[in-house]
Amino acid sequence: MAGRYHHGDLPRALVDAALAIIADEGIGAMTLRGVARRAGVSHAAPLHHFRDLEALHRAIAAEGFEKLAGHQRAMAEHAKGSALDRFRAIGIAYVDFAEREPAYFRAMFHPRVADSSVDPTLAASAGAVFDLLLDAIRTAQAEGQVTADDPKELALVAWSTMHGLAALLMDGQLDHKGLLRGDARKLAAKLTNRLFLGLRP
Amino acid sequence: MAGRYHHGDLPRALVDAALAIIADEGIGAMTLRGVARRAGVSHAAPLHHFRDLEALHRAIAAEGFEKLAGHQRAMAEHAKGSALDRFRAIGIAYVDFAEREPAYFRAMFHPRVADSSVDPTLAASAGAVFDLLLDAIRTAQAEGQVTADDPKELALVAWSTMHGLAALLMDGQLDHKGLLRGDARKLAAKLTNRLFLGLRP
DNA sequence: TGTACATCAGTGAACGCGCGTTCACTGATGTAC
DNA sequence: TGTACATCAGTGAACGCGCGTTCACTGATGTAC
Repeated sequence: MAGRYHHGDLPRALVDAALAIIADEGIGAMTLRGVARRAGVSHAAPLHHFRDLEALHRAIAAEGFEKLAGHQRAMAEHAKGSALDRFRAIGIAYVDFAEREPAYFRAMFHPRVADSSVDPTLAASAGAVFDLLLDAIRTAQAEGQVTADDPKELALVAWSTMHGLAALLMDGQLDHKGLLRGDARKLAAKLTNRLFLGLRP
Repeated sequence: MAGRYHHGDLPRALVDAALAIIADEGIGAMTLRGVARRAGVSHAAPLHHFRDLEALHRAIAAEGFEKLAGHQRAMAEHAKGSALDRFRAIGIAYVDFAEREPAYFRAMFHPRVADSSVDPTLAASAGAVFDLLLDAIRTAQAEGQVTADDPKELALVAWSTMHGLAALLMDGQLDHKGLLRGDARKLAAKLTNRLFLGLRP
């Protein structure tokens, strides 16, 4: 593998290099040249696979949404309880993902890729995450565990709460306020608990 | 005023120029040279007032937290109802501020200024916003309108929900999901409504 | 009130650096026959 | 199975640009006497 002229899977290596840069130096330090350097390839090589930095960034974001959905499905399956338990597991998985994969998370919600309408793959990946939440709510409603109000509105409440916690955690806003007792997952569990009290039928 | 060699209040002008750049081209486009250009001053002039871009950025963030607190106090006062009403007004004001002053909001929660411990002014401004929320919760608890659980935990739930909604709105995540019916303030009102159902005694 | 002097605030030229982009190139891979 | 050829993937030099930083400078302001 090593020493080959052709890389084998340069797109993969570029995505990984970009994630390493985001994790180490922040997303502001992500440049095409820097990514190429980290992947051990000449600076012009990435252009054969990604037209510009935004294209690479969109690919990372789409992959991030897919991984998030996978993580949520896995944790929901593992929960194995009622529809409400699975709903809750999805919320906790969201925060857990943000903490485990901060580089992906930052990439996913960066302004540069905010307009996902220009990229069908990205739009689909992001949409799938929301649909997962929506389905969980509808199932919980069908089982009478959640109020029968507009499921989209309930999804927005749940999403906002989990996204807000994840964002505050990642931006270090909770570090100096005595709020960060225990790990993020426990904190998320507390929040979903509280949240669900407001979603009772 | 115009034509003078000395500017009069260059720090003020630099902050305003930076905010204009953030609003027009995004926070990634904020550079010391660009800010100086926009303020109509030579590129080395800002160094007499801000040691580097981070110092300017921190000043903007601190000012943003102060303005947010002011907006929240004003809306809480205007609410004039029960302690719960004032609590709710504080939450709605948070989202309202993010929508009215996106440039400040982006600056306030940017990773570059995340570690507020290095800047006492910034730390105090950010802390005051959280204290405002905490006080509102304690008052509502004293009046028996909110459950007597740990007020810091309740504050975190409320903050996460409002911050999450604000962040999702600003990142354009709600634009293509049929969630953005009506304005942000109405949306925030709906969310606080739902949130408070979970905070009942 | 006036003068001398120190300090402050902004200028403009210069520097080195990393960036994106372009280009002709070359080695590796895939395909037609 | 072998050969010829087209396409693909990565190289390395070159370019212009905007950036932060440094520097000697000069005009404006404040203060001591």
